[in-house]
Amino acid sequence: MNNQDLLATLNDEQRAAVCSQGTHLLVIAGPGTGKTRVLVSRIFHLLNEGTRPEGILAVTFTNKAASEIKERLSRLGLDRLPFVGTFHSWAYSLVLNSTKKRPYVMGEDEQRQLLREALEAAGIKGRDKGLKDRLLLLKQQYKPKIDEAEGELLALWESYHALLSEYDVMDYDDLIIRAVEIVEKNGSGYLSYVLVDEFQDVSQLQFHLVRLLARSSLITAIGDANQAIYGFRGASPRFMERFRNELGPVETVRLSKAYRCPQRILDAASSFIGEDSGLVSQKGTGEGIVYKCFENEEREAAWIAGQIDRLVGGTSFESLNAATGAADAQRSLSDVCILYRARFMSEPLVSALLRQGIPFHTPFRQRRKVSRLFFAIRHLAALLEGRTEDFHIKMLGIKKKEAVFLINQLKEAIEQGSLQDEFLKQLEARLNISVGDQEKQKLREIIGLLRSKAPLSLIFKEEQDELDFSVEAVTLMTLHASKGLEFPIVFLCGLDQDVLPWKDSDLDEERRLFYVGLTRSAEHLFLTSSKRRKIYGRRVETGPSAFLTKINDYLHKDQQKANRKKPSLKKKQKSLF
DNA sequence: CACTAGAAAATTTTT
DNA sequence: TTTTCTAGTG
Repeated sequence: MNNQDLLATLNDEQRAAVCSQGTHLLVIAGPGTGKTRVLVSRIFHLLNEGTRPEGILAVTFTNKAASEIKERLSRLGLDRLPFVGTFHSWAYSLVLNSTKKRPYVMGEDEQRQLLREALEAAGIKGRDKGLKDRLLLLKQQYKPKIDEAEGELLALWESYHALLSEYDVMDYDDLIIRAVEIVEKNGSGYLSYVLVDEFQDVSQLQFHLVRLLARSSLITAIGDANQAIYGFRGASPRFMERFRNELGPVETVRLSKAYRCPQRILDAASSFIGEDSGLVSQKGTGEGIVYKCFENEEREAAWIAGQIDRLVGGTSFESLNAATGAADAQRSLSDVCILYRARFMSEPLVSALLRQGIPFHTPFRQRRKVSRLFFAIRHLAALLEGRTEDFHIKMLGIKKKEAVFLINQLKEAIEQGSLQDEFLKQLEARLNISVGDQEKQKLREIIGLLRSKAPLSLIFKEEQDELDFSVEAVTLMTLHASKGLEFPIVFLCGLDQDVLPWKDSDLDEERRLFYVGLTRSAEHLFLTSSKRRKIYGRRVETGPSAFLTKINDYLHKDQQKANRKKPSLKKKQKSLF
């Protein structure tokens, strides 16, 4: 594809964003306005206008987003791509270039373990009352004012960092901190353009890094402050404003044509957020938003399952007959998504779907079941690389003597390029695990890779638990996980008091979370709540969320209740709002 | 050191 | 309700 053809496929605003030059650029991209499209097209355009790939950096927050961009770029027929990756992977490559020794970046569980140790070293006993979380949040600051932190947090900070340097390991945030240092020292003159996706998700530390890069590169920030839902990990919608105010001249382009949601949903969503988003749907008015409240979460789930069954034309024998009256076009199960605030809420849904015989899948954050075997091999390999011993032996949870023994066996296996039964036996015995056939096969591959001296980070790259949307199944996920996705049919359930604005959470962020949920729907949107709900084994009187009142005008209440004409019930319902 | 009973807490998530 | 952590035994 050539550049002119590509530009011709964009709308005016998108084209303005893609072609912007001479200043920093802020693209405000509401739901379904073609954010990724603009990002990809702009990179393509810049390359076509003569910028070399090395002069462009595109950063995202997830590897998934990065691969999507890369894929779309290659589909446009580019042979040399610029660096497209996460903040962290870019930072890692910077660090790698500036040191002799390969840094060891801890995984989540390793960091947890180290924090535990740090707590102990700091003499903090008993429950940690969220100290760890506060430390992690503090670390999202550029040069955090730790002296002002109260005693325990300060003590934990110091003992944690003492351990990091003692063990010669880094955490993910250290990568960004090191990147800041490197850019401060060497500048980034080689970069002409830096594009940042999902800018509303940057932490203060990342914002600072971008600000540094802005000294010698033109920055393109794309995002939507209304979809900032990661405050608990240091992000803030404020950084969108600050980008505009603090980086010198910034051109702002607001994308207003929305290709996903029908107008009614956009109106409900923007009126809820209390902002005239100016989003214009390209899909017409759309159907009404259906809302229904239930007695308890089980009835709620059963109703949802029933609706899905009806919409997809019936999957069970019973509904096959009943389905003749279905008004809607036949739907596929993969068109349907059920969203909820917290994972525990999927339980009644799962039961109801099973009962109804409706297949479903969840992007279940695989409880980090990194098998103990590969975890161990990774640490043994690190030791074999000659890294500081203490950390890795500690992580292995075995005696040094045993570790040395296993290292030698691993060394031998690598040299011979084969997996000896004896080594397996020893691994099983000393690590107290059993190794299945599949793991054995994978272990052989790993040994082969280790032999080839490929970088450790590549060998032990954790597999992502991607959701396969081609599967004929309903998708169940949290509101957070749904950001960036869209489905023709969306059920947003559990809109209860203290559940959707989650109790004691930042109200504004909860609002944005609701906004995200509403705007996932490309056609039909169903909202449900419950009067009672089981939360952690406790029956709680919840009732409809106050959020629902704010979009009351846009709701199409389920007619069953209206037909029965029970004024008392109606009144009661109303008074709840 | 490994095990267990009992208490306390429990969103949301990426690298 | 279920998980997770601590303090206390054997």
